[in-house]
Amino acid sequence: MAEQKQPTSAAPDAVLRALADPHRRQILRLVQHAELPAGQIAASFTLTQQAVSQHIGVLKQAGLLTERREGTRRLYALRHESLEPVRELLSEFWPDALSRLKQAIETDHPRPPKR
Amino acid sequence: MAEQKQPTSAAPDAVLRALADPHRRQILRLVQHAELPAGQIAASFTLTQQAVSQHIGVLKQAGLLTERREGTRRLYALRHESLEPVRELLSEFWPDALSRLKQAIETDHPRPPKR
DNA sequence: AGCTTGTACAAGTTATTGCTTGTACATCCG
DNA sequence: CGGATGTACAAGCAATAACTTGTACAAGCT
Repeated sequence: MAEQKQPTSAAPDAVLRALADPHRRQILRLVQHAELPAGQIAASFTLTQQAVSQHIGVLKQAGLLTERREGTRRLYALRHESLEPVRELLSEFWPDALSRLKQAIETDHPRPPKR
Repeated sequence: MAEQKQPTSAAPDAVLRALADPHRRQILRLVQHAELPAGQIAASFTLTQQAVSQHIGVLKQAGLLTERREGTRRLYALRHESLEPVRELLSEFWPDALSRLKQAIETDHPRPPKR
């Protein structure tokens, strides 16, 4: 019964804390559709390159980002599955939202018909 | 153009930060279906009453709790609508069917590509 | 009126966060 | 090779968070 090494969706804490910062959410917006090198991400902010690098570190550690090295650059992208804990949280506290989300999201898991 | 007084769903920051704590999530679980007095909430934790009161304060300020006074007690309950910002966040980043479809369409009709 | 109960407010402490500046590396390029 | 570029690591600092203990205060009970 060892823990699975893959950080599939560990503690919601890290994810939620990571998301609770506007800068970091902005980073996620930037990389949600395509990979971007750290420098280009940093260029979007008035923060220093290092500060942005630290934010990236937080996001990465929360499992929200994938990192790929290409030459001297590091390319980051949103790791969508890592939002699973948030979805779970939401569906735990907002059953209405569960229904809504199911309609929108869970196309692959058609629940047994109402009756 | 005054602000609307109702704290419908202010900054996602406060909500997310409030949610990023296990104790506070536990509180929300306790009051998600029925009102509970502060003391009864506090009784569920090893923390001091004051610590729990402070957590309640954070949740309340984030708009996640309603408070109702009854005699000497204060009854709290989850304010479900306040999770709206989280839902928005999720739908912004979650690659649900709709987004995928949209992405696919955009990919098939590429807007100004790389160059 | 006093005692007891339910709860918040206040101040102090320690750990954590978000930032800054400074520096160390790799990798590419001439 | 040596310099420029892209990026992370390191240390320091001020602000904030999560507690603790102590206290105030409003409501109810006898």
